[in-house]
Amino acid sequence: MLFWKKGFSTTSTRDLQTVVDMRPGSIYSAFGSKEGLYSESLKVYATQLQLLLASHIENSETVLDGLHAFVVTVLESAEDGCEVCMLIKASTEFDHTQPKLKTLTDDLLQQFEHDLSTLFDIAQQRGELANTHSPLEYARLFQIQFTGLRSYLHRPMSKPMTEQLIGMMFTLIKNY
Amino acid sequence: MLFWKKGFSTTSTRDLQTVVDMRPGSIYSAFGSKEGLYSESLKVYATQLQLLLASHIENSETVLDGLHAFVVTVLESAEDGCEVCMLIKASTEFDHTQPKLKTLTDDLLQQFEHDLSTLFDIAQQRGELANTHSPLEYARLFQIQFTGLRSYLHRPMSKPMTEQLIGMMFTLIKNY
DNA sequence: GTTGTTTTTGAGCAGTTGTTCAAGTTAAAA
DNA sequence: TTTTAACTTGAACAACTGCTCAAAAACAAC
Repeated sequence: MLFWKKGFSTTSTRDLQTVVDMRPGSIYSAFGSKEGLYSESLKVYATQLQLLLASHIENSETVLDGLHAFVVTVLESAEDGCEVCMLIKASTEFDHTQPKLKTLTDDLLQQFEHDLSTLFDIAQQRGELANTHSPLEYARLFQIQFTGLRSYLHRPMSKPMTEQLIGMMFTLIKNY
Repeated sequence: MLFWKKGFSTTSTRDLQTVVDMRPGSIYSAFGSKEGLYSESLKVYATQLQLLLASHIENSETVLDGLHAFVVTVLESAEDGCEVCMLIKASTEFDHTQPKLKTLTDDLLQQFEHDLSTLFDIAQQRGELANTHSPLEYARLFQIQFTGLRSYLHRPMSKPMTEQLIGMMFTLIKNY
């Protein structure tokens, strides 16, 4: 999606018109505003991320394997301009001057953190992970690693390091 | 700086005029273009970050203490909208369609990574850190933690966790 | 086939964008 | 004081922004 690549305010309605193949009137009767269209995109993005994670968890023996596979998939399928999570991009773009979009972004991020927390809770119950820290703390650790990693892989010539850095990420989590 | 808060393309030249108190003609004769003014800002930012790091290293017993103090200072002095590093923001904003700014950003990030690498080399020589990984790998680890952490602290209600998360970051580095 | 309803179209508006440039101001040299 | 060079000003431009709305097209019910 174009909003993912370029963000909200640097994407023009003209660009959107061509990419969704609709004329202004249709867009505005369907979404109300550029903001409405963006909101919908962001929600769809968050849902798909959630589903992708869930499917990887289901198809894996352990929770940690599922998370690992999820991270690999996300990083490998990163198209140009979409290396960074759309939610993270959104959270750096919006402040109190755009309260609707800021609140929505914060809510979706919170939701994702909650999902992660649930997963780490299960992982602990299954004995995959130590009980030294709470599931929420593991969720925070995961997000910080994931965000930092994706940002780092945005640099030129960094692609070949992907595998090694993912390995590092999960070593850190397991030893935490 | 305004460019730090809002980024390059969402900052208008009118806003810049008021903030630097110059009229268009003066700005364009001094910097050539909006791009030129941004380039200069980014270079100044990178230099100041470099100096801040160097001063914290000098005033600390160990390299790791210096890095710790540096991180604390940066995170505590983060004004509204400036929670994320300007270099990181820049690296997510520019792509091959803005080659000048992209190249500049990549170069400055590379420079910072090199400085970090040098510091971790010294830390290893002093026996502060294990030799299990190369200085460059430690530098990468540091950047990923730092970037992820700053992004996470952008969320609402996260400020009280700052200290704990910095602690986590340096525990991870020391155990790596 | 005719009527009524919904959807789509694209020209156009009012405001903003980055940038230019002739005219005006200031400062230095002679 | 006069001449020359350098800098500053702000009006103006062309392109672009998010968005509206009357007219046209498509669809539905009878």
